[in-house]
Amino acid sequence: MSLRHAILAMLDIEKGSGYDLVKRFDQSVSYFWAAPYQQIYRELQKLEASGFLNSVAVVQQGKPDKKVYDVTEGGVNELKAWLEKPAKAMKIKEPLLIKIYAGDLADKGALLEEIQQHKNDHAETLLQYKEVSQLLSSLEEPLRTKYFLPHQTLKLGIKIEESWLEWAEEILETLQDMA
Amino acid sequence: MSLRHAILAMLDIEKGSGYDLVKRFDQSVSYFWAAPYQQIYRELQKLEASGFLNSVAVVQQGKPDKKVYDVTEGGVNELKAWLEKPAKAMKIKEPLLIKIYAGDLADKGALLEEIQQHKNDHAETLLQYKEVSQLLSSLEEPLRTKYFLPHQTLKLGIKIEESWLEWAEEILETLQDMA
DNA sequence: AGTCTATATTCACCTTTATGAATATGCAAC
DNA sequence: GTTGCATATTCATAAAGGTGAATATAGACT
Repeated sequence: MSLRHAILAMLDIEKGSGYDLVKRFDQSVSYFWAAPYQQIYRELQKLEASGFLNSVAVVQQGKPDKKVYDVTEGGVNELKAWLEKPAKAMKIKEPLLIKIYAGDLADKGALLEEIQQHKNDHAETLLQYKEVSQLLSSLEEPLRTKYFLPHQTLKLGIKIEESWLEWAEEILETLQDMA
Repeated sequence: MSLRHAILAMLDIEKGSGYDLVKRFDQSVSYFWAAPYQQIYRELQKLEASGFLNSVAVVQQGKPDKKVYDVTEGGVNELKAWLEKPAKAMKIKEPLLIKIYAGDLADKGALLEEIQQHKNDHAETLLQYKEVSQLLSSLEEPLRTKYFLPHQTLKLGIKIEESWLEWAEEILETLQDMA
């Protein structure tokens, strides 16, 4: 289970509410560890129950109340212990590739359209990552140092999205030539 | 659930036993849909129970008996129906990036070593994919056409592994410069 | 007043995945 | 002869993930 450790790492860098975390996930972590908001809230509850997080209810003006979570000493230890264990290899789940794999049974036009649609989505994601990356590059100290390592992770996301787009262009061309 | 459809697609291209499928997964599909062998055997049982696969017991000499699975007409229809539904977006789970994200709490030397270890693993995977890719390129007709689309999927795997290696080299250099 | 959007969180159910353990055949090596 | 490896398959259980539904505050727009 690594979601809990991703959450601990994020809150260790900067505390926040579940809602904050969901937004932060979207901006970078979701690339290497996507999680629906329900799962994030669920893990926050579990982490608090385990004593790895504390929460403080914060009353806001113009907005509903929120619960701000912060990592406890136990939480930091848990994270450190996890960091010492070897990480498992990357896992990718890409249903579109199953479709292409089985493409002989599919409608070619529909397949091309869907690849194009996915390509557009990836292009948008890439743009978003690049914006965040630029923002992180332009930070002043000490924030720049604080976000240095998260920034490095984002760079892999950018490279992979670029690969995806490159590949999509090639396969679209190849498939169009065949038709 | 896409594993069942990956299996249907693979068996539609060429029938085989669970053991055969496990090996074929390793060679290409595992890149975009990894599954432990137990899960593949379990899905085969479920697919047969649903009438999407037939199995024939084959007695072998010098080896244990095996069950060879083949896709039924119902299985082909199931796969075709799935192909018409829009595919979900790619999901990546990369625990190593969580470690890098949280790297301020980690031992720098151990982190560098672990990145290096992962890099070696990815390099090996890349080599394996390239070998399979070359094999697919060198096929004669009609096999070449039969495996054309699976070959396209492998190409994304190769690109992503290359991106990963490129990124690993950059981050290793950056982190070593800092130390 | 009614609808829409953003903020903010929770619960319940079901599916999928992860992992360890177990069993069996037959060849080769020591 | 038993240790190890490749082949071949099954089962059980626990953890993690996916998805729909629900609830609430409050500003903005019609």
